[in-house]
Amino acid sequence: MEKHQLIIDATCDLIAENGLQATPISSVAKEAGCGAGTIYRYFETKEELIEAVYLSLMERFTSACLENLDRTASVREQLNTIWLNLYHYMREVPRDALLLDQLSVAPAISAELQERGKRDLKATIDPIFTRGRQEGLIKDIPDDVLGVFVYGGISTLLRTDRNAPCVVPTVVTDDMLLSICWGAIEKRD
Amino acid sequence: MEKHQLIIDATCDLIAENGLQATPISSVAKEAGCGAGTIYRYFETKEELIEAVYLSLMERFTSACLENLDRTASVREQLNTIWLNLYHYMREVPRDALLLDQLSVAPAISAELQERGKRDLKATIDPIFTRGRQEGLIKDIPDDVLGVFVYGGISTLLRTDRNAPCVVPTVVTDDMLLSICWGAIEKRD
DNA sequence: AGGAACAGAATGAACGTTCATTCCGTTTTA
DNA sequence: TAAAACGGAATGAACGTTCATTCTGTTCCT
Repeated sequence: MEKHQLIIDATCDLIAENGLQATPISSVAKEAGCGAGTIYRYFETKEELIEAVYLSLMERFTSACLENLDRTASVREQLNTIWLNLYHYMREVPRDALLLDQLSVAPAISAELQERGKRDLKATIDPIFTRGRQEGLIKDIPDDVLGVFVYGGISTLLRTDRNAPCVVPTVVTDDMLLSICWGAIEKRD
Repeated sequence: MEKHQLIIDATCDLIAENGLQATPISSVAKEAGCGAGTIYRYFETKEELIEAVYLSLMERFTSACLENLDRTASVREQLNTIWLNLYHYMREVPRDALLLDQLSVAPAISAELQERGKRDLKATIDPIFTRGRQEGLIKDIPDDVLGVFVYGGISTLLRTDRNAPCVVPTVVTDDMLLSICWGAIEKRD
């Protein structure tokens, strides 16, 4: 594998396991099986490495959420697919969920970078919301608000469960989750 | 004011503004108007200071959420009060919202400390949920799941808005917020 | 005077980064 | 073809900086 990617992967693993502050370059080098200096052949600074890690994370995240998305299906089916993809991905790949928690408060991740990381996902989801609004399915509240609320609910749910494992993994079925998510955004008649 | 509290306050301000990693003891000392050594008269280590900061934050947070709570009112009214208190507090005191973001991924904050920080709030909210469930108002999904989902939605909404101010402050009315929150947990007939 | 509280300089460990050197595959030369 | 020369990737010890913590002399209070 490319050394460039090898270094990114090692950094992902270490940050997810130990946190950003407990991940010095020296340990990344050891995990990646190279010398510390080598890392600086691929990334000018540690900050730049962290940025690359973030973008690689958001790529995986985005493609996981959009997996098997049928863009000709109904709004309801499309959102179901995306939300369940999100839920399953964060449950099955806790490494990436932990990584996201760490990086979203890292000073190396600027607002612009965050925007770049989310762009592709937003570009797909926004039109679905817009259509749902037109079809009278969704509350008269901005898409961003509803989308972010649901995302925040799901991710916080899983984060809480990681910190104090108890309820979620066995108890919350896919149907329950969707009922919560839809309840939040659905227009009541 | 007590020097002890002065140091905690200074630390709150600096972590909220600059992040935990960019808040050395030396800057806390300067902000608190004392020498670095003095801080160690009150806190054995920096970690212990961070823990004290976290507990003071959760105290403010808890009492803000429970402000004006009428424990004889209906389930709906009580949850409305709590959720709006939460929403308004995080909007009006972004310092504490930022602080919470920083500390919730800090290695100094153990799972046990987190539990302690949330205990009082949970002790009040759980019975309300239980009653709501008995009254058939709330979905047959564990209280924790619903409560955390709503909390995560609100806090993520406001975090997103802080990063890229756009929609929330002017557009999301109290009524809208409650409609989203209740939709998420409410049992449909 | 005596002891507690305080300030800030001193200390040593840990970190990001640099750089002189080594290593290794390719090209050139004879 | 064999050996010499080359180039750049890789290395890890060393450097300078930053930080948490400790130490030491001073101030304040009683």
